[in-house]
Amino acid sequence: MTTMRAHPLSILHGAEPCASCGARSSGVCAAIEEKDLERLSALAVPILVAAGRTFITEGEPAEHFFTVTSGTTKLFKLLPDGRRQITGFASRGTFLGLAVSSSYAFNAEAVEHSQVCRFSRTRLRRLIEDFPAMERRLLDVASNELVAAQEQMLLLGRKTARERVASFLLARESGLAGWAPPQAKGCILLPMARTDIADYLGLTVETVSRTMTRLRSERLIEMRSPTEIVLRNRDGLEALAAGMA
Amino acid sequence: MTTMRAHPLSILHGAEPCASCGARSSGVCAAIEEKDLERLSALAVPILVAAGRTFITEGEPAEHFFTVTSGTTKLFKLLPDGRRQITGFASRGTFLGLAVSSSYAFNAEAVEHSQVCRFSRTRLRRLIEDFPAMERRLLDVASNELVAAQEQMLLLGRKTARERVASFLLARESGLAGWAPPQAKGCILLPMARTDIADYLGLTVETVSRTMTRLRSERLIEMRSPTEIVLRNRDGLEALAAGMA
DNA sequence: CGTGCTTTTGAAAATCATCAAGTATAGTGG
DNA sequence: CCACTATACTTGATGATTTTCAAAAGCACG
Repeated sequence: MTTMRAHPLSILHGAEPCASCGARSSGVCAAIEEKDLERLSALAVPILVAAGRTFITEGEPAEHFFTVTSGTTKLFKLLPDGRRQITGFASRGTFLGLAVSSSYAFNAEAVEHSQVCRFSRTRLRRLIEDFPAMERRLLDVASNELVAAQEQMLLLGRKTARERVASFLLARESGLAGWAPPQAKGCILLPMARTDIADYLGLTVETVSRTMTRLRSERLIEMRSPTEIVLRNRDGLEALAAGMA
Repeated sequence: MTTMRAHPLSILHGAEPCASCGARSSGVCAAIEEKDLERLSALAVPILVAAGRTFITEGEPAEHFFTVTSGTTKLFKLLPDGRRQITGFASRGTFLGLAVSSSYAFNAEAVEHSQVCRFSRTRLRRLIEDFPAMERRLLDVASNELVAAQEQMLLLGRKTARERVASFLLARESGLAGWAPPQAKGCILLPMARTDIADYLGLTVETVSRTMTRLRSERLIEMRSPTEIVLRNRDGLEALAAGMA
């Protein structure tokens, strides 16, 4: 069980983190205008998180907000016996820590070496009061996540293993849409392990593996490597994901 | 498949809906102070929704927000072949319609005769601009729902049938906590049908029924009627729901 | 007092999980 | 640089929880 204390691997020393931030234009920070960027920068603490490191632990006092500026992280909840449900993957531009209560309701761990920006909850709240646009932005973020969560509930509650995997692959592709690395269209990278995919889809590793093998044998996908997937028959996958197969 | 058009059964004619509203103190409307209540009232359109009536349809233009002021409603998503996932039950005080996009991402239907308040999206937005407290309140609502959604993902992805039913019953009880009808502590009412419970827990009706029968035979619960349940062994249920059984 | 719906119960079937082992991949140290 | 070890992924056989199919029992309503 991964219940290690959350603590940063290292803290970057940079003068103006926000201005040059890769996530500047996406996410919540986009609500801040150029001229006010300095105030935001003053609050932001850039942190490098090594792969596998937990940086938010369920139940601990929620003292910070985070935004992911590079890499991939996973958010998850645990049952006492170790069963795990990954509730989402967060990559560049994603805002974390919207929990209302005084303690976090989930864990967050880096899938690969990632960079996150840490904000003191109390100090950011003060900043938010000065920038109503940011609060609206936060509401948008929360609303979007709510919609995604409902979609995921449909997947977990009612879709078959094949449908889940197909949905996942398609979501991965469209998720990359905006700022994807220079790759052939239809080719996606899966930074997370099969176990993570399984825990995200409510399946076992074996079922995920078998299902992907089957999708490959049906020419719906191609597997260049375990982490590099090509969507070969997008229409077929979409029909599957929508539950029409 | 319940894909009937959303339309109100009838519109109540009352002078000051908000002041006398049962949900006044809970939910989003609590953000409005006494003196500004009139402005809110002017926007609120109270609507009676008959049991089984759909009042929000997925994909339709999201022109309104709603708050449930009495009764119980269910929110759900559908797959083309009719599979259904209920993402939540909304009763007194619950705010609906947080979808960001221009169209609803879910359906809402009354479980029992219910009253809801309808607000024009655009007009309410203007009101919100004048009352920052309301926006903060909306963010709180969204955050809370997000936490609940993550908990439900854990349930749907990783819990067994018994654990799901136990979790559901406990959530029902604590949900009623504040404004429960004058009932013996530990006794809960289930206004929704077994099918609804099944579609909420990602199970079939038969499994829900069997599971409840088993919980009864194990003296964890008592069933006065299909809709009236007594939690007989709360500790046992909580251990079960937490996955420790 | 039927008629229709909801709930419950039973038996068979199926999907997915578990257990087990083999293969591939990556990282490590000699 | 290569062998070695650890980890991740894949594949196979078996099994169990849950679904599906089927029907009886309970209730509500006309």
